[in-house]
Amino acid sequence: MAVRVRFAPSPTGELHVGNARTALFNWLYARRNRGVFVLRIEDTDVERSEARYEGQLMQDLRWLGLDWEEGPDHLPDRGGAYGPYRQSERLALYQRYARELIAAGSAYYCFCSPDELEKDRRAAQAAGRQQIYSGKCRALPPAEAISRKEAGETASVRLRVPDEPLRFEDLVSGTVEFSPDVIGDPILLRSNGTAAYNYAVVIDDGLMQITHVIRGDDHISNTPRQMAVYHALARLPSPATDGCDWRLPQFAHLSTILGPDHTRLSKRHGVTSLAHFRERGILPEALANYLALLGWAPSGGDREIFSLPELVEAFSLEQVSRSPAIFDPVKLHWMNRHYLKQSDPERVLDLAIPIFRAAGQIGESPGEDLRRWLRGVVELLLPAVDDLSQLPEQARVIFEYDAAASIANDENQQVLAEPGARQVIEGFAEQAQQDEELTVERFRAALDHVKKTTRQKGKSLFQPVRIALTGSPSGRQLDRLVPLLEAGSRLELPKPVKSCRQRLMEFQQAWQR
RNA sequence: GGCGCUAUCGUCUAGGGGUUAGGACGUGAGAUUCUCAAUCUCAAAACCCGGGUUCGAUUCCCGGUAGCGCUACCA
Repeated sequence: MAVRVRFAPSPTGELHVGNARTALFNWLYARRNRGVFVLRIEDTDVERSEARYEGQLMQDLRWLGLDWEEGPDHLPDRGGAYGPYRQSERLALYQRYARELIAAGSAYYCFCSPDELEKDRRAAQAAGRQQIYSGKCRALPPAEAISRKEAGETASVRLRVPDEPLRFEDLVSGTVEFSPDVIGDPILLRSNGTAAYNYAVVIDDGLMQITHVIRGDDHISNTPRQMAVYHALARLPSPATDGCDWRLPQFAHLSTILGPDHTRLSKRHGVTSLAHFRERGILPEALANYLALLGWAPSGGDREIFSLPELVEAFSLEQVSRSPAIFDPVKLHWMNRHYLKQSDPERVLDLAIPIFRAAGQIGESPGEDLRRWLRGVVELLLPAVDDLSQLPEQARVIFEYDAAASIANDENQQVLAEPGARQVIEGFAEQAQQDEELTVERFRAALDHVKKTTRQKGKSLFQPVRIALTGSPSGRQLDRLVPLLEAGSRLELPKPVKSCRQRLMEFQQAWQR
């Protein structure tokens, strides 16, 4: 049977790395086995679901590099025979099967009020008993239940769970067994007629012919409830089943991703939504690669860099680890630096431009000249950043120059107080300012000259020059930075880039005082 | 409280009845005749605890502990 897997997020917020990893593993499994990847939207929690998140969800998944054969954005004629793919549009289905289940005696109306149940729960807790539904309405004669219901009494529908252990083979965790008396009779339909999660998933997964349920291990304890639903459905007389046999899918429960403090990863841990990573200039291939290695490793385990196709090739559920993993932004950054270096410079530039713009360093639509220059800037600065959002900070040596401030800086003062510093700067300025533009040749010649006349070299030669030119004793290669400074000074920018000549002038003036 | 899942360097992990317990990130040191970064080289760094099984357990079993999850008319 062809593999069919699904990713079923709730549109209650931005897509989170934890969920993204679940989606990725499902996708990898589908692609590896030439199966079908289904996207289903679990929006039954009307209070928290928002339509706008659905579009963002799909955008985020695509950004990561994932695609799907069936989903809410697919027209009925383009595959998607198992739709609709929004739970909110499947209500009739849930209700129909609930009726069948009641007719078959596998489910029953429950007239207990939430308050009542809450009281029972508290009593059970106080007595140290299992906090599950007491089964109060279980024994109600069906005829009585129906007439009460028809008389307008509100009722939920509960599953009658048989008294037998529920066992399954988890593809990741191995054999898992639950006793029926820890689950009680779960709610199928709420009293407002909507489906509860543990019921809706089963109807959906069953009807959609899902063969492998790959999801977070927070669902492990829900699995027996869902199994009981499958079993009840499978016992339904065949005309009622839409040709679905309600066979149990295979389950694979993925370990949780934790934050550095060992608690479940959440917004408290800072940047965790895909949208946020995208804005920060994390490359999607870096994130996908990193996420794949969180909880999965190839056999052998000594390879780190995988493209999406390579992951598909290497992926298997057997190699998925059972223990929870801590999300490590430092390693993500290492991976991102790797991919940043590998990437086509034009692509990196395209991603960097909006970031420079947001920082106010460039204007609205950069022309060809500016683009070319910016490309040089990015190339020079790239090895120094973890992600693209750090570019503007690094680029301050180009876009900003404040002689007085750099002279006042403590670190700089130490360098400037060195015996040869003044001589170096004066000598360099004199040489460098001979021409209007400081070319690389001129720059090198000037340095050479100063080196000879002052007998300073290494740090004591370069650091004062750096401070005069950029305001900082350290930074990128000077002979690459200088031409960029000069070229930048000839471009239209929101705040003009100062030329080397101007910088030296301002510096010397400020230093006199 | 009950039930479940998990446990190898700080972190992600490989491995598996006998190994110098491997790799990667990070950290430290060194190299690279401009610093910083990058890069390269080297180094330090781990089998949660207690029982059992066994000639031999980090590996298998049991218990403990810890972390996490579920215990909803949330998903």
